[in-house]
Formats: sequence, structure tokens, C-alpha cells
Amino acid sequence: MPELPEVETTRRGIAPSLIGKAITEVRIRNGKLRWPVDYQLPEFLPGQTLLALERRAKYLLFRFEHGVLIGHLGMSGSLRIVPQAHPPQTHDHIDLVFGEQALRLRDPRRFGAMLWHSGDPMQHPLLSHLGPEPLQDTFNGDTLYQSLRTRQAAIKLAIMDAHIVVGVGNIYASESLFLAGIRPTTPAHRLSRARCTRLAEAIKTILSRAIEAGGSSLRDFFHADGQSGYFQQQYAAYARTGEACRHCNTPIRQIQQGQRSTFYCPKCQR
DNA sequence: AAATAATCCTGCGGGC
DNA sequence: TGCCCGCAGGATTATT
Repeated sequence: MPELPEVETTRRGIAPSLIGKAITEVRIRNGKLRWPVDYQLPEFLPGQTLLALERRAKYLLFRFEHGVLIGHLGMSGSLRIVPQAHPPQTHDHIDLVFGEQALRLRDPRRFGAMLWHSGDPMQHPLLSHLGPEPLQDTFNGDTLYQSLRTRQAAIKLAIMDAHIVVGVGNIYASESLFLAGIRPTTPAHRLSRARCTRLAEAIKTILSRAIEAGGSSLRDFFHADGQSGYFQQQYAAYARTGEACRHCNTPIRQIQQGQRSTFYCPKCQR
């Protein structure tokens, strides 16, 4: 499931071979993603050069000469560079062809998106109200503390809210709270400034680590034509229900918060 | 404004 | 072997 590190890994993996190249063809085999893909894409995109590939939250921004393609991988999406003529498999919905190479979107669950927007992407309704990027200085202990002051909700839910900070999904929310030693059920506004600093740092550390891990497997990931999937990280809490905490051996506990599973160590996290 | 629930969709594992 | 069921999950949208 792509969280911010996987999206960033994807961006870094595909950018070098595509930037500066022009689209020669667009193939839409199934445009029924989260929102219908503009069926006129194959008409107006060819001929345009990819100027830059950026990321905002978990959105990928493909900047072209006359607009931007806003991509999202949803829960099951992946982007791969394949030979242009490579036979598509089930769930390979869209090809952006750049000469002999194609950028292929695969998304079994079709929660992803591919939206054309002419104009400033940051003004797009999906992007305009987003909170700070976790790896930038605009997100730190002080800003986190301030944004949590009015929040009664559990801290796990708060850090998964894109108004507070973007890019923290279910997996890394549990991992960050474990690293910070904070119980996921703690009401957000009860966290001291010091604990907010600790948590902000933990989020940065966890996400950075995951990006590095992704980077180390980039070569395998992008040159494999099978589906090796994303680099599997060693998690401290996530999906380790009943297993021994790596620090104190206490069994990891699993609870439900907001219809999502949360994992934590009842001893290390208070 | 904030909290909660419903929703989109498919693959997979467990139980029988 | 195969069917049914529950679960997984990002983020928008609607509702309270």
C-alpha cells in the first residue's frame, strides 16, 4: 500500500528516464479510477514534453507544457517503466508512452487517480487545503503542538489527518508513535510540547528511513518485469499483534481506531 | 470546526 | 476444491 515513502520512491525511480521526453501516445484501457480519466487525454497530451515530476503529499505532479497530470496511487497502484510494446496485464489501466518506453499504471483496486489540470496544481481543490509536508521544516514540534491544541481526537487519528500533516498513512502512523513512545489513544491536545517535538522527529525519521530503504531496492523494483512489489520493511509494531516488542518483549497489542487497525506496545508507549 | 460514517474496489486468507 | 466472509486500506464526501 503506497504511503508517502513509496510514492517518493516511485517518483525518484521514474523521473530520470522520463523528464525532458515528449509523450507520443496515451493508452487508456480502463479509465474508471477514483474519478473518470479524461478521455481526451490521448488527443491533447501527445507532443507535450514532461518538464518536471514533483510530489505533494501522496500526489505525483507530472508537469507538462500546457498543464499538469495529477496522479495518485490509491491503495494498490504502482507505476512502472516498461518497453512500449510490452503486453499489458490485467489491471494495467493506463500507458503514457514516451517513444520506446511507456509509463504504465497498474491499479487492481482502482482507488487511484489521474487528473489533468491546466493551471497551478497547488490551487487544485485536492491540493489547496493540505497541511505541511512531514519532511520539510514547516512541520516541526511547535507547528504540530499548535495544530493539536483544539483536537480532542486520539493522536493516531490526528497524525493521519492531512490538515495536520500529510503523507502519514496507517502503517507509518503506528510506527511513528512506537518510535516516539506515545500511546495511540492519547487525546491529541494532551500532548506536551516536548512530546510533540519527539513525535514530529519520529515521523521524519520513520518516513526518511522508509524512503532510504525504498531507494536501496529501486534498481530491483524498476527493472523487474514481474511484480516483486515494494521493499518490505521490518516493522516495529505494525501487523505484529501478539509478537514480542523488539524493545521489551511485551506482546504487541492491536486495537481499532476509526475503523482502522492500530498496533502498539502497551509498555513502551504510554 | 471537528468528528464520524459511508464509499469506492479487488485480492487474499480462514473457515467450513 | 471451492465458496462465502471478513479484512485490508487512502482520502473524499456526506452527515451529524
